Amino acid sequence: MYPGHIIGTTMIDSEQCPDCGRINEVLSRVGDRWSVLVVISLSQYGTLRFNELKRNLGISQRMLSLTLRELARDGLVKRTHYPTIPPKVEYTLTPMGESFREPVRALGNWALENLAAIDSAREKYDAQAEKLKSG
Amino acid sequence: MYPGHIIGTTMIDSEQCPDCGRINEVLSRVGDRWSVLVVISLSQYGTLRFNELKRNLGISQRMLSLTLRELARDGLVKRTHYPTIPPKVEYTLTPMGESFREPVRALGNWALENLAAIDSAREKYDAQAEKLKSG
DNA sequence: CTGTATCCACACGGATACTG
DNA sequence: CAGTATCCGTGTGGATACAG
Repeated sequence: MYPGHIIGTTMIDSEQCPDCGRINEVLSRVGDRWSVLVVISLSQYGTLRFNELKRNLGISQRMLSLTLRELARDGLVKRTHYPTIPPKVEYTLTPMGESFREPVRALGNWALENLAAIDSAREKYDAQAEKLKSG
Repeated sequence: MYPGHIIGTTMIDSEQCPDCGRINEVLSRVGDRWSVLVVISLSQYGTLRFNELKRNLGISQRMLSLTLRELARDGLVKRTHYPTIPPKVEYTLTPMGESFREPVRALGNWALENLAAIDSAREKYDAQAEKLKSG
Protein backbone atom coordinates (compact mmCIF):
# COMPACT_ATOMS: atom_id res chain seq x y z
CA MET A 1 0.00 0.00 0.00
CA TYR A 2 2.77 2.36 0.88
CA PRO A 3 6.19 2.40 -0.78
CA GLY A 4 7.85 2.28 2.61
CA HIS A 5 6.43 -1.13 3.20
CA ILE A 6 8.21 -2.47 0.19
CA ILE A 7 11.41 -0.49 0.31
CA GLY A 8 12.20 -1.33 3.95
CA THR A 9 15.16 -3.66 3.86
CA THR A 10 16.33 -3.88 7.46
CA MET A 11 14.86 -5.73 10.40
CA ILE A 12 11.83 -3.47 10.55
CA ASP A 13 9.33 -4.04 7.79
CA SER A 14 5.61 -4.49 7.31
CA GLU A 15 5.73 -7.84 9.04
CA GLN A 16 6.33 -6.09 12.32
CA CYS A 17 2.98 -4.29 12.21
CA PRO A 18 0.87 -6.54 9.99
CA ASP A 19 -2.45 -5.06 11.09
CA CYS A 20 -1.47 -1.43 10.64
CA GLY A 21 -2.65 -1.42 7.07
CA ARG A 22 -6.06 -2.86 7.86
CA ILE A 23 -6.55 -0.81 11.00
CA ASN A 24 -5.63 2.23 9.00
CA GLU A 25 -8.21 1.24 6.43
CA VAL A 26 -11.04 0.81 8.90
CA LEU A 27 -10.15 3.93 10.81
CA SER A 28 -10.35 5.85 7.57
CA ARG A 29 -13.86 4.51 7.14
CA VAL A 30 -15.59 4.84 10.46
CA GLY A 31 -12.94 6.62 12.47
CA ASP A 32 -13.47 10.14 11.26
CA ARG A 33 -14.83 12.53 13.78
CA TRP A 34 -18.27 13.10 12.31
CA SER A 35 -19.02 9.40 12.11
CA VAL A 36 -17.98 8.94 15.70
CA LEU A 37 -20.08 11.86 16.87
CA VAL A 38 -23.13 10.68 14.95
CA VAL A 39 -22.83 7.24 16.49
CA ILE A 40 -22.47 8.75 19.95
CA SER A 41 -25.51 10.93 19.41
CA LEU A 42 -27.66 8.12 18.10
CA SER A 43 -26.56 5.86 20.90
CA GLN A 44 -27.74 8.47 23.38
CA TYR A 45 -31.10 9.27 21.85
CA GLY A 46 -31.94 6.11 19.97
CA THR A 47 -33.63 7.82 17.04
CA LEU A 48 -32.98 11.24 15.58
CA ARG A 49 -34.10 13.16 12.55
CA PHE A 50 -31.79 14.88 10.11
CA ASN A 51 -32.09 18.38 11.51
CA GLU A 52 -31.95 17.15 15.08
CA LEU A 53 -28.59 15.61 14.38
CA LYS A 54 -27.51 18.71 12.52
CA ARG A 55 -28.28 21.07 15.37
CA ASN A 56 -27.05 18.60 17.90
CA LEU A 57 -23.60 18.24 16.41
CA GLY A 58 -23.08 21.63 14.84
CA ILE A 59 -22.28 19.91 11.56
CA SER A 60 -22.94 21.33 8.12
CA GLN A 61 -25.76 19.94 6.01
CA ARG A 62 -23.31 18.68 3.50
CA MET A 63 -21.10 16.76 5.89
CA LEU A 64 -24.04 15.28 7.78
CA SER A 65 -25.59 14.09 4.56
CA LEU A 66 -22.32 12.51 3.45
CA THR A 67 -21.60 11.01 6.85
CA LEU A 68 -25.05 9.48 7.21
CA ARG A 69 -24.90 8.03 3.73
CA GLU A 70 -21.56 6.38 4.44
CA LEU A 71 -22.74 5.07 7.81
CA ALA A 72 -25.85 3.63 6.19
CA ARG A 73 -23.75 2.11 3.44
CA ASP A 74 -21.42 0.54 5.97
CA GLY A 75 -24.39 -0.93 7.80
CA LEU A 76 -23.97 1.03 11.02
CA VAL A 77 -27.03 3.22 10.65
CA LYS A 78 -30.56 2.47 9.51
CA ARG A 79 -32.42 5.11 7.55
CA THR A 80 -36.21 5.27 7.68
CA HIS A 81 -37.92 7.56 5.25
CA TYR A 82 -41.52 8.69 5.71
CA PRO A 83 -42.88 10.04 2.41
CA THR A 84 -44.99 12.70 4.08
CA ILE A 85 -45.14 16.42 3.44
CA PRO A 86 -42.93 17.77 4.71
CA PRO A 87 -40.70 14.70 4.49
CA LYS A 88 -39.44 13.06 7.64
CA VAL A 89 -36.38 10.83 7.91
CA GLU A 90 -35.31 9.02 11.03
CA TYR A 91 -31.91 7.58 11.75
CA THR A 92 -31.11 4.86 14.23
CA LEU A 93 -28.25 2.46 14.90
CA THR A 94 -28.25 -1.06 13.48
CA PRO A 95 -27.04 -3.95 15.64
CA MET A 96 -23.56 -3.48 14.19
CA GLY A 97 -23.82 0.21 14.98
CA GLU A 98 -24.77 -0.69 18.52
CA SER A 99 -21.72 -2.91 18.80
CA PHE A 100 -19.63 0.04 17.72
CA ARG A 101 -20.84 2.03 20.71
CA GLU A 102 -18.65 0.12 23.10
CA PRO A 103 -15.21 0.92 21.60
CA VAL A 104 -16.36 4.42 20.76
CA ARG A 105 -17.49 5.03 24.29
CA ALA A 106 -14.17 3.74 25.58
CA LEU A 107 -12.40 6.22 23.36
CA GLY A 108 -14.71 9.05 24.36
CA ASN A 109 -14.27 8.29 28.02
CA TRP A 110 -10.50 8.25 27.70
CA ALA A 111 -10.69 11.54 25.86
CA LEU A 112 -12.71 13.21 28.59
CA GLU A 113 -10.63 11.74 31.39
CA ASN A 114 -7.35 12.86 29.88
CA LEU A 115 -8.32 16.20 28.43
CA ALA A 116 -6.96 18.08 31.42
CA ALA A 117 -3.75 16.07 31.50
CA ILE A 118 -3.16 16.77 27.83
CA ASP A 119 -3.74 20.47 28.31
CA SER A 120 -1.31 20.44 31.18
CA ALA A 121 1.31 18.57 29.17
CA ARG A 122 0.95 21.06 26.37
CA GLU A 123 1.47 24.01 28.64
CA LYS A 124 4.58 22.45 30.06
CA TYR A 125 5.89 21.56 26.62
CA ASP A 126 5.25 25.03 25.27
CA ALA A 127 6.81 26.69 28.27
CA GLN A 128 9.89 24.52 27.88
CA ALA A 129 10.11 25.27 24.16
CA GLU A 130 9.81 28.96 24.90
CA LYS A 131 12.60 28.76 27.44
CA LEU A 132 14.88 26.97 24.99
CA LYS A 133 14.19 29.58 22.36
CA SER A 134 14.98 32.55 24.54
CA GLY A 135 17.80 30.88 26.46
CA MET B 1 -17.12 26.39 18.72
CA TYR B 2 -19.50 25.85 15.88
CA PRO B 3 -22.20 28.33 14.91
CA GLY B 4 -24.78 25.57 14.98
CA HIS B 5 -24.27 25.16 18.68
CA ILE B 6 -25.24 28.74 19.29
CA ILE B 7 -27.87 29.22 16.64
CA GLY B 8 -29.94 26.17 17.63
CA THR B 9 -33.18 27.54 19.05
CA THR B 10 -35.54 24.59 19.24
CA MET B 11 -35.64 21.64 21.62
CA ILE B 12 -32.43 20.21 20.30
CA ASP B 13 -29.38 22.22 21.19
CA SER B 14 -25.90 21.77 22.54
CA GLU B 15 -27.28 20.71 25.88
CA GLN B 16 -28.41 17.45 24.37
CA CYS B 17 -24.86 16.43 23.52
CA PRO B 18 -22.77 18.50 25.88
CA ASP B 19 -19.66 16.37 25.42
CA CYS B 20 -19.70 16.32 21.64
CA GLY B 21 -17.65 19.46 21.43
CA ARG B 22 -14.98 18.26 23.79
CA ILE B 23 -14.89 14.76 22.38
CA ASN B 24 -14.58 16.28 18.97
CA GLU B 25 -11.70 18.33 20.23
CA VAL B 26 -9.78 15.41 21.70
CA LEU B 27 -10.43 13.21 18.71
CA SER B 28 -8.99 15.91 16.52
CA ARG B 29 -5.88 15.80 18.63
CA VAL B 30 -5.07 12.17 19.12
CA GLY B 31 -7.66 10.54 16.89
CA ASP B 32 -5.97 10.95 13.55
CA ARG B 33 -4.73 7.84 11.92
CA TRP B 34 -1.01 8.46 12.19
CA SER B 35 -1.17 9.12 15.90
CA VAL B 36 -3.14 5.96 16.45
CA LEU B 37 -0.74 3.91 14.38
CA VAL B 38 2.30 5.34 16.14
CA VAL B 39 0.79 4.50 19.51
CA ILE B 40 -0.03 0.98 18.37
CA SER B 41 3.49 0.50 17.07
CA LEU B 42 5.14 1.80 20.21
CA SER B 43 2.84 -0.28 22.38
CA GLN B 44 3.98 -3.36 20.48
CA TYR B 45 7.71 -2.72 20.50
CA GLY B 46 8.17 -0.54 23.56
CA THR B 47 10.90 1.63 22.09
CA LEU B 48 11.53 2.57 18.50
CA ARG B 49 13.81 4.96 16.66
CA PHE B 50 12.66 7.49 14.11
CA ASN B 51 13.48 5.48 11.02
CA GLU B 52 12.17 2.29 12.52
CA LEU B 53 8.79 3.91 12.96
CA LYS B 54 9.01 5.40 9.50
CA ARG B 55 9.63 2.08 7.81
CA ASN B 56 7.22 0.33 10.08
CA LEU B 57 4.26 2.52 9.26
CA GLY B 58 5.02 3.56 5.72
CA ILE B 59 4.65 7.18 6.77
CA SER B 60 6.45 10.10 5.22
CA GLN B 61 9.29 11.78 7.11
CA ARG B 62 7.32 14.95 7.34
CA MET B 63 4.16 13.44 8.82
CA LEU B 64 6.08 11.26 11.24
CA SER B 65 8.02 14.24 12.47
CA LEU B 66 4.85 16.28 12.94
CA THR B 67 2.96 13.41 14.54
CA LEU B 68 5.72 12.60 17.01
CA ARG B 69 6.08 16.22 17.97
CA GLU B 70 2.36 16.52 18.69
CA LEU B 71 2.30 13.26 20.62
CA ALA B 72 5.26 14.41 22.69
CA ARG B 73 3.59 17.75 23.26
CA ASP B 74 0.38 16.07 24.37
CA GLY B 75 2.34 13.94 26.80
CA LEU B 76 1.64 10.59 25.15
CA VAL B 77 5.15 9.93 23.89
CA LYS B 78 8.53 10.43 25.48
CA ARG B 79 11.41 11.50 23.30
CA THR B 80 14.97 10.55 24.26
CA HIS B 81 17.74 12.16 22.30
CA TYR B 82 21.31 10.77 22.31
CA PRO B 83 23.72 13.42 21.03
CA THR B 84 25.98 10.90 19.32
CA ILE B 85 27.23 10.84 15.76
CA PRO B 86 25.18 9.82 13.98
CA PRO B 87 22.38 11.02 16.23
CA LYS B 88 19.99 8.56 17.78
CA VAL B 89 16.51 9.34 19.05
CA GLU B 90 14.27 6.88 20.79
CA TYR B 91 10.54 7.12 21.25
CA THR B 92 8.49 5.37 23.89
CA LEU B 93 5.04 5.70 25.43
CA THR B 94 4.49 7.66 28.62
CA PRO B 95 2.08 6.29 31.25
CA MET B 96 -0.66 8.36 29.66
CA GLY B 97 0.30 6.94 26.29
CA GLU B 98 0.08 3.47 27.77
CA SER B 99 -3.40 4.22 29.07
CA PHE B 100 -4.38 5.21 25.55
CA ARG B 101 -3.57 1.71 24.32
CA GLU B 102 -6.68 0.23 25.86
CA PRO B 103 -9.36 2.26 24.02
CA VAL B 104 -7.29 2.17 20.86
CA ARG B 105 -7.00 -1.58 21.03
CA ALA B 106 -10.75 -1.85 21.58
CA LEU B 107 -11.33 0.22 18.47
CA GLY B 108 -8.79 -1.76 16.48
CA ASN B 109 -10.32 -5.05 17.53
CA TRP B 110 -13.79 -3.92 16.59
CA ALA B 111 -12.42 -2.74 13.27
CA LEU B 112 -10.84 -6.09 12.47
CA GLU B 113 -13.85 -8.07 13.64
CA ASN B 114 -16.30 -6.05 11.58
CA LEU B 115 -14.30 -5.43 8.45
CA ALA B 116 -15.98 -8.28 6.61
CA ALA B 117 -19.45 -7.25 7.75
CA ILE B 118 -18.86 -3.73 6.55
CA ASP B 119 -17.66 -4.94 3.18
CA SER B 120 -20.74 -7.11 2.92
CA ALA B 121 -23.05 -4.24 3.86
CA ARG B 122 -21.41 -2.06 1.25
CA GLU B 123 -21.90 -4.59 -1.48
CA LYS B 124 -25.56 -4.96 -0.59
CA TYR B 125 -26.02 -1.20 -0.44
CA ASP B 126 -24.31 -0.65 -3.77
CA ALA B 127 -26.25 -3.43 -5.43
CA GLN B 128 -29.49 -1.94 -4.16
CA ALA B 129 -28.52 1.53 -5.33
CA GLU B 130 -27.67 0.12 -8.74
CA LYS B 131 -31.03 -1.59 -8.95
CA LEU B 132 -32.87 1.60 -8.08
CA LYS B 133 -30.97 3.51 -10.70
CA SER B 134 -31.68 1.12 -13.52
CA GLY B 135 -35.24 0.30 -12.45
C1' DC C 1 -37.90 19.19 6.24
C1' DT C 2 -34.42 16.64 3.80
C1' DG C 3 -31.56 16.64 0.99
C1' DT C 4 -28.23 17.73 -3.67
C1' DA C 5 -25.02 20.79 -6.41
C1' DT C 6 -21.61 24.19 -6.76
C1' DC C 7 -17.97 27.00 -5.33
C1' DC C 8 -14.04 27.88 -2.69
C1' DA C 9 -10.68 28.15 1.24
C1' DC C 10 -7.71 25.64 3.83
C1' DA C 11 -5.39 21.77 6.05
C1' DC C 12 -3.48 17.26 5.13
C1' DG C 13 0.02 14.89 3.40
C1' DG C 14 3.53 13.12 -0.14
C1' DA C 15 8.00 14.19 -2.79
C1' DT C 16 12.09 16.32 -2.82
C1' DA C 17 16.03 18.75 -1.34
C1' DC C 18 18.77 20.35 2.25
C1' DT C 19 21.00 20.69 7.31
C1' DG C 20 23.34 19.14 11.63
C1' DC D 1 20.36 9.12 11.40
C1' DA D 2 17.08 12.60 12.44
C1' DG D 3 15.13 15.95 11.24
C1' DT D 4 13.59 20.93 8.67
C1' DA D 5 12.00 23.62 4.56
C1' DT D 6 9.59 24.03 0.36
C1' DC D 7 6.50 22.95 -3.16
C1' DC D 8 2.26 21.35 -4.61
C1' DG D 9 -1.67 18.10 -5.58
C1' DT D 10 -5.69 16.38 -3.26
C1' DG D 11 -9.34 15.87 0.01
C1' DT D 12 -12.07 17.91 3.61
C1' DG D 13 -15.51 20.70 4.83
C1' DG D 14 -18.14 25.22 5.23
C1' DA D 15 -21.39 28.58 2.72
C1' DT D 16 -24.71 29.20 -0.37
C1' DA D 17 -28.23 28.29 -3.53
C1' DC D 18 -31.45 25.25 -5.25
C1' DA D 19 -34.82 20.99 -5.52
C1' DG D 20 -38.38 17.51 -4.09
